[in-house]
Amino acid sequence: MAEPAQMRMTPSRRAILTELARACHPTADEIYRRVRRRLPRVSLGTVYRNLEVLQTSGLIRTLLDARGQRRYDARLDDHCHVRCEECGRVDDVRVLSERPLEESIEDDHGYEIRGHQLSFVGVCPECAPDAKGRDSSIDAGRPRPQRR
Amino acid sequence: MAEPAQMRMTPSRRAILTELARACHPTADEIYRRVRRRLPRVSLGTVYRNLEVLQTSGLIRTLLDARGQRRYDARLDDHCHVRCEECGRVDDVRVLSERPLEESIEDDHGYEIRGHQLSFVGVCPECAPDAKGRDSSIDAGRPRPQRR
DNA sequence: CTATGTGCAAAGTTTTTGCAGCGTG
DNA sequence: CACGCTGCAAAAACTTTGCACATAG
Repeated sequence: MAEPAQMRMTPSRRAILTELARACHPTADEIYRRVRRRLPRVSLGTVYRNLEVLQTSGLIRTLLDARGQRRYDARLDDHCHVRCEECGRVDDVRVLSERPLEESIEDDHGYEIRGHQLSFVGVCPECAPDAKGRDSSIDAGRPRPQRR
Repeated sequence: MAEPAQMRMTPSRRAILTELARACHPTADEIYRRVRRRLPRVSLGTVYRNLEVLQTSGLIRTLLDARGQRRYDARLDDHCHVRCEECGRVDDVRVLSERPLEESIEDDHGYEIRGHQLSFVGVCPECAPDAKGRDSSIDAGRPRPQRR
């Protein structure tokens, strides 16, 4: 169940990676539907398992849309997002600006900005002691062991 | 189903608000368990419905922990969070510092910081046209109509 | 060959809803 | 006493898993 020592490049894996690069922050289900157009026998379970492996390997990142649904991102560099509260869509945002950030986002992306959120992700003192050897990944994160 | 014209202050509502102020970013289920200690007949559905009403009324905010689970926040002013990837806990963070942010968070809160995320929340151009008359609320957000 | 990956289907977790009765203002 | 709230139970939405078979390296 832990990440495999060696990751094989299978057809479904490749297809998922491809769609991930093509679509903009797709959900697991969006990837599933797209991948199935070429490989009709792929299952949703496989998509989820692959997304987990890919994230653990540091090849992709997980993020959360405004509703809490997971979305996946092929971009690995640090960058910001705008999340639509109505449809769940997530766009990348340029943070190079001389004007107030909110204002320039409204101009550049047409979003009506209602707020923002800056979160740091890490491990709290109580969970930290046993530095479990992970290190990559950011954002939303790793699969839930069990939801508590 | 839209927000009621008038919000009544019922015992469960009051209890939820109390626990919300007492606990630190509780999940719906945590609130539920706490409220039940005093009002054993309260149902989870009621908790969710109340949290929604309270958020819509601008009395509380919704946020997402590192796993995507919703948590609720009684603080209404803008502030930052640290989210533990292991246990899901969310703490408030002070952003007044002369040192690099990450570093000062590690010192002040004992977290091992693995990354951060800055997201803007709003309404995308495609959903915007019909400004649906909402305006309060920020962060994670409003109830999902249907998840798509 | 063998460890890793897969389809399928069932189960899990969190959140939403319908309904009939209850209670606040 | 009307409209909002509630408990209860069923359903929905998303994600995880067990298992037997398939396959990359």
